[in-house]
Amino acid sequence: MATTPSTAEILGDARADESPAAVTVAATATERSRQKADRRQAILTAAATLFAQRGYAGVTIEDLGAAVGVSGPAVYRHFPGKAAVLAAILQGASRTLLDGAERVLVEASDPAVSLRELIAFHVDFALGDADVILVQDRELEQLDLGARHEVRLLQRQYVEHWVDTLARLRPDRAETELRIRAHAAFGLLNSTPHSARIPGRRPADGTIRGILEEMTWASLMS
Amino acid sequence: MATTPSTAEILGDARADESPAAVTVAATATERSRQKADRRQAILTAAATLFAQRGYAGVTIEDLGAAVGVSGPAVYRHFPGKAAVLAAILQGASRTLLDGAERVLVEASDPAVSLRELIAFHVDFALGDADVILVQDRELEQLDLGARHEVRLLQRQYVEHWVDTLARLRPDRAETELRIRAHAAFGLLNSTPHSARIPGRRPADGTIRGILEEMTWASLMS
DNA sequence: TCCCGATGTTAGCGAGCATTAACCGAGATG
DNA sequence: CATCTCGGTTAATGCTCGCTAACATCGGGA
Repeated sequence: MATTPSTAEILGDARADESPAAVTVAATATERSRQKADRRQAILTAAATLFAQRGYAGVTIEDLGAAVGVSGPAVYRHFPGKAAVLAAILQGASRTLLDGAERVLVEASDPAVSLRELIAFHVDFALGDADVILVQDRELEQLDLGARHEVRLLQRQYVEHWVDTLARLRPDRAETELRIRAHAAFGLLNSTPHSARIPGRRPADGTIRGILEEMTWASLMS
Repeated sequence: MATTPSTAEILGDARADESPAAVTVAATATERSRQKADRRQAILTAAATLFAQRGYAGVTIEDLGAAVGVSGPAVYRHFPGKAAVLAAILQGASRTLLDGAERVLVEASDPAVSLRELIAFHVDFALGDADVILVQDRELEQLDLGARHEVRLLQRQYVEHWVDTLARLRPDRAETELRIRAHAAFGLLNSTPHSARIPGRRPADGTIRGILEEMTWASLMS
């Protein structure tokens, strides 16, 4: 489904090695825990899709279980409650975004290159994990205060990286304006989940990617 | 609250004249019906705010009534049910947008002017009726099939006006690309409700308006 | 002034849903 | 092999909420 490393793979405990009999493990490596991690991850992925389609309140715990082949209260073996599932999704998304931005900024030195790669990274994420993006800016307020603050903190840091990069490119502009511009750019980039839902068949990801990158760059630097 | 003619005023039966004793009316003009229209409108406005804050499913009929000073089931005197309130909001919003676009296109002849005014109009709406915009692209799927199709139809026509205008400006581009660009532009423009929520105090509407118009133009024409 | 319909109010009713309880089989562990 | 822990199951439980019923009030046309 996704062309980029999906949030799921980045988030979960799942290790990269897939060798079935290799028991040369270091950390928690029992067969049971492996399956448990898989199921947990499956729930998160399915939940993101369902939440994106019907909204957090429109999905029951029963739905969550059914989507991964177990039924109802089994979900409580993996999450303390429905809210915790949403929290895990949102925290994972903002973590992934923040980590990605920081990786980009460590490697690139030229601010123009940084911005271009920030954009490319965000496009990748939006295209690959459309469900997560959609849930991310729809259901934040459903979180309890603690989780909400944590997600907001991560998001704020992410925005700050964009604003800093923009500030190096356009030192003439007020930080307030740059912040507005960054938010507007996110709106543009995150529009994919919405628009992808409307038409019947959409063009290749590659096409969309190019257009979105071009538009975002132009809007930020105009 | 809103600086532009709010959806509320455009939508409802409320006439523009506010003269208290002017009984020079034509249509249904009894005092009762006036008050009823006011209350209906108050419910719609309050509902938009509440839906924007907590999501459709997170708002009870009781909340809706309380927000306008009546309690609970009184809402049923104005709407057949909770879903009808949402439907009225969404249909009103898409009608307002479509009507606005058509008014712009009738008056302006030069496509560049048209686009500039389409953008300005949309910015006005997004800034003035942020709640409605937010509900609009969040809660569409909560509607029953009939209402959803109607809203989608209106939205599609609105998009079509943008695409047509863009096509006249950039006949070299495929319609598919123009459609993607239009949707991305809406994402950018509709980002205001999201970003306006995050910081403590935001700059004047005028400032934001200019930035958004500039960014949108640049992104579409890049 | 009298009566009717419109607009509210306060009690339910019934469904849906998150969560908990009680129980079960099967891998890991000794 | 006995046991214990886990991940699962199905059956409550209790609350929330949309919606309906039955009753009050009042504005306005005859």
